Amino acid sequence: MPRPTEHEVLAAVLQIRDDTLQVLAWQRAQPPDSGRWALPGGRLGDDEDVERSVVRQLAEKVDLREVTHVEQIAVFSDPDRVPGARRIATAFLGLVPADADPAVPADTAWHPLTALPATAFDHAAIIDAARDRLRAKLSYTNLGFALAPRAFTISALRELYVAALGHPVSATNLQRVLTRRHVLEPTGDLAPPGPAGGRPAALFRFTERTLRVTDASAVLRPPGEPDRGAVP
Amino acid sequence: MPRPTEHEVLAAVLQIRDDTLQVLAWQRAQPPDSGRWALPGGRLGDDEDVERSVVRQLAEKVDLREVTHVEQIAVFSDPDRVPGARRIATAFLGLVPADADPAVPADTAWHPLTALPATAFDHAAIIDAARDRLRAKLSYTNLGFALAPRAFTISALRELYVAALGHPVSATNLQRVLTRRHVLEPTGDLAPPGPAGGRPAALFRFTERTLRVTDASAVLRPPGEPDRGAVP
DNA sequence: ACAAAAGTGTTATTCCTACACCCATGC
DNA sequence: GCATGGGTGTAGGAATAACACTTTTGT
Repeated sequence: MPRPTEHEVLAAVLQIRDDTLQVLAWQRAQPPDSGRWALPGGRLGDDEDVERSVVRQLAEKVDLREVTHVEQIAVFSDPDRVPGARRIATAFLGLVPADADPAVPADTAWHPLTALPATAFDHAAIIDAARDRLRAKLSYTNLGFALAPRAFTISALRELYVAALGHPVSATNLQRVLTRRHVLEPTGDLAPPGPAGGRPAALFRFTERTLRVTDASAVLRPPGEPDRGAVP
Repeated sequence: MPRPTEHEVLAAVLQIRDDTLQVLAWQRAQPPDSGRWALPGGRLGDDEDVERSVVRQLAEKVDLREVTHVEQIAVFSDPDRVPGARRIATAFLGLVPADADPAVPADTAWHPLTALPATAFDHAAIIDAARDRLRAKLSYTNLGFALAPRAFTISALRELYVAALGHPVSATNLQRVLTRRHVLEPTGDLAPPGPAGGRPAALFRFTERTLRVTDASAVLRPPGEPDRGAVP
């Protein structure tokens, strides 16, 4: 007779706010882990799969139109990961563009990943896994579209990459690499200069807003094909 | 009152046999999907997480010492993915070296991915996802260690890569790329030539037998650092 | 000697980093 | 004019694909 088991979904929703990678969490008011911060999510419904479920549950915390990308990270299934009845979690990474400022419930707030408050259960491990996934995919896919506004200057994009990756990025090379791979294209418009002057910056956009692998790792690709990521 | 739900684990165990990528499956004797081929796996036990569970269940089908790598692929959770009580599956990729020939139960057999018989439930999608994961990781990690014998010639390794990737691979460049990245090293021994003669081939081994990223995608790495995959 | 298989040398290309230099605006 | 920020040109270097050539064996 198996122990009763629930299935939940949890989302580490990441956004770059104030040049820092932050995660959305809500503060638990009830035990267990009262006062600690938890990821949004909840029980899987009877008539939905985990992808639909996480989208539905996020709708209660943030405006859905602002979540530009959602993907499965992993299953967290330690029998003792939460006290009481067994609960298995499918963890997701969610991304929100830097220019969005979704209204969130009163018990909910953004926290920099570098200064996380006490987290509930195993949610810190989920956040780490989500951050690692984001960093990896920023480098070999066009996933930046999910962090950036619809239009942006190269230096704004550079700051997003620096915040997400945690290491310096050259604006010069960022622009050239991403345009060569047809990930970025100029909109034709210019951004006004700041108060101190300076040349007005050109605005760019991502050519696609769905995930695509752009750097199909050089080593073992079929012979005779260039490296560009499948240009249609 | 939520619908009762079980959690199962399923493994797409892949091996290269006869220069072809094959998957281990067993033929169902009972409905539903009687006669169709299913992936090994089963219900998650009360005192184990999904990783331990898949290892335990594989022990019933193949000798565990032969499974050199296991990793989570994704959760499959469509409410109607199997008839009857709801069942959520965590899918895994498992790999067995080409020189192993594990004893398997009578209802169990290997099948080339290119000529799969009728599969049960959504298992074909799981097999596809596992194959895609294998192909991707072969290119940017040292995952080849899990497909290859402990020692091998470069041309044997080349055939493994061809079978797994499905496109031609140059033995010359394969050797140079993998040794430059310190993924491969010579054992110092030689393999005897075949019946038709020919120069005896040097034997190589993988320097590590745990997963490591060897090509940390060039674009956005920190400045001033070479591309080698974190050589210890 | 000749065929077969393995391995090395070499060249051309592609892609990237780094850095110097030029451009456009506010004050 | 000059400070400030944006963008381009270009040289050097690293990694790889392609292919010719050499080495070592069996018959």
